[in-house]
Amino acid sequence: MSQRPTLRDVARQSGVSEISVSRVMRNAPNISIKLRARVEAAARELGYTPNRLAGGLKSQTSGLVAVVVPSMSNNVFPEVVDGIDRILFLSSRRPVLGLTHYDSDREERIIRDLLSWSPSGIILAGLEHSDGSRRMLENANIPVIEIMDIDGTPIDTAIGISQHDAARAMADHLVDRGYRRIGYIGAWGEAPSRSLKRRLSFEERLNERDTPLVARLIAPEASSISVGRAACAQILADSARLDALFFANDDLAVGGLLHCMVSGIEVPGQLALAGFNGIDFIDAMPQQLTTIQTPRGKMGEAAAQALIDRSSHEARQSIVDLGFILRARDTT
Amino acid sequence: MSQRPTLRDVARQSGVSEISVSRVMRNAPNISIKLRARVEAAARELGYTPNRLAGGLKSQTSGLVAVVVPSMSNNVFPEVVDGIDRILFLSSRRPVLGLTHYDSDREERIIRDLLSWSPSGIILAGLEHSDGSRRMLENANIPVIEIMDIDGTPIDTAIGISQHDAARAMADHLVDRGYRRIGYIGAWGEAPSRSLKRRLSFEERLNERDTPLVARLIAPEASSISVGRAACAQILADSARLDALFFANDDLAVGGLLHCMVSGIEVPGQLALAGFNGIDFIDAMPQQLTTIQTPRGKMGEAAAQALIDRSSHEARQSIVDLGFILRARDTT
DNA sequence: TTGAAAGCGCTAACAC
DNA sequence: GTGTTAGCGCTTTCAA
Repeated sequence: MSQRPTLRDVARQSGVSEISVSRVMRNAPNISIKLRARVEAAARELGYTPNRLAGGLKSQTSGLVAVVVPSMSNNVFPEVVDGIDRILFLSSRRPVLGLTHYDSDREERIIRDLLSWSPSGIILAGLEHSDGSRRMLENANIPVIEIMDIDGTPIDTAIGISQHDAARAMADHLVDRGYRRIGYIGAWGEAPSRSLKRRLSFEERLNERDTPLVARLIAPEASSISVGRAACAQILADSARLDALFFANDDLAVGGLLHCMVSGIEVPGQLALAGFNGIDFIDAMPQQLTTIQTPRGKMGEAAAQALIDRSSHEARQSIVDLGFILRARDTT
Repeated sequence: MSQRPTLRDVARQSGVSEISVSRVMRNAPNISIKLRARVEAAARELGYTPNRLAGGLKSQTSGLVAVVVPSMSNNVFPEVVDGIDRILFLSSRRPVLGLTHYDSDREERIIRDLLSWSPSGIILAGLEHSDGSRRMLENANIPVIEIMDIDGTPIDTAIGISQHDAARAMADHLVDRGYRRIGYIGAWGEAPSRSLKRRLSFEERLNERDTPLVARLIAPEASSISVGRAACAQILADSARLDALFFANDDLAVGGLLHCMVSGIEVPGQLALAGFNGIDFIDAMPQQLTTIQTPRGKMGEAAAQALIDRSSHEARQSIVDLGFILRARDTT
């Protein structure tokens, strides 16, 4: 089996210099049609594909985009990654993945690791990072796009929604609907900083509205429908007479809804339920869950696009609020 | 802001040659403890991180692992990717992602693209690829791990389950339970070749058992709970007196279950339901769905491990059957 | 156990 | 519009 052909092979084959081949392959300007045709023919004939490692080494930018998110076994980040990929695909950039599992030491190690491939930019979830991580990102001299959350100071660009505003909107919604004995259910031990932020803003707003939170249950396990179902059963057993429950996400909330269905608790008559995220499958439930719709795919797309734009222009420190929608439906 | 330090800087700082630093960084054998200590101190002081582009260019292997899957907005591939990442993390390899959206032209383009970064190996879903894709993979001279499906001829190594056996097992299960008027519901227009394979094997087995399929509905849209719910309603309206339904996946099946709950159809008394995959959230439903449990995380882990092992050893053409479990539960 | 030389495949910078 | 030169940062020989 022959070696993979190089620029040099194409140059020989087509009788031009290597740099000319390089220019054709990169669609550089000022190339005669004739030369382009000749080179392209030779490249096709040899089955040439550029070596991006070599190109990246020389040009200091690899076309790889580091993507650092907590996890894939979760309904939100896969959609974000889908969005990122959709945009990167258009410019032959590719995402390199790193999963932190909500562990900031691991995040730091992953960032260091990913930077060693000289990525053209990095997209990461959240605004909270270890000092070491921040330092690396600031010194990396590439676009740094922080996604999901915009309540804070981005290293470079933040794209997402205000978790703070979203939580307050839900608090207002529940109080406006007349609920007075409101509880909250979370999971993961609140490792995802965004869910913690949401709960605090939610409680804060409830206080402002003179309707303080009545009960709170943060499950230690990873968030899931089953966990939501069990947590809902438990919080109702512990603290009687709740009239509404806000869940850290839709998975938990669907669990709550199932608990109510099975236990004959009337929703929202006896108990109102609200989730967060607006994942697809809640639409299929017998009752339409009230939730906050977040633009996950769009966050990915916008992040990738910002990264690409940033590579040429030179803006800094921008914050892009993609907004959320409170979908008030059957369960409140 | 200073430039990123290079091997040369570390070499100067510690008063040794570049190659010695290189050896220390890579944990090469035959390094004196003293030299190692000196180099490591200098590297730490300078905040040195290797440039993997340069290393990869020279050594012809980048430490990147190409991962080519259909989609992330789906319950199965994110778990596979999670598994891959878990293993790759241990050896500082990183996955570079490409999403095909079940389009083999796009897959070919993505494979070409990813190969241009000289990945250390490639993991891709399924055994069906375009001729161009196969040729590239055969010539790439790196480990090629095909996952999910093992019914066919792998390019190099296949790791997954027999879709054929799984479908037959479900057919047997339904017939053994006494169901005689069995229907099938799919989605995506059966673009995922695996679901097509499953249906064919399912029908084949039903014929062998003298219980041919009574009705079949393949929705054109992407698979989801809502689609399953609608499809279930429709197939029951079209073809009266079905007593069991096998769905291409759990999402669809849960949709079916919801339809039955809402329409007052007794499960499994009036209609039995079975899914495929064994995704987490079916455990939270009021009735436990009968399904085929597939080892998705394990497939990812095994694929990554095989890729790493293959990089040193030299086996070829192996097939690893990870097996499935038929979980017969409440709905059949 | 350590080092010197050469070069992986490409592109930036500068000619012409 | 095209070519020459140099070198990105590392690792693979090969030698000591």
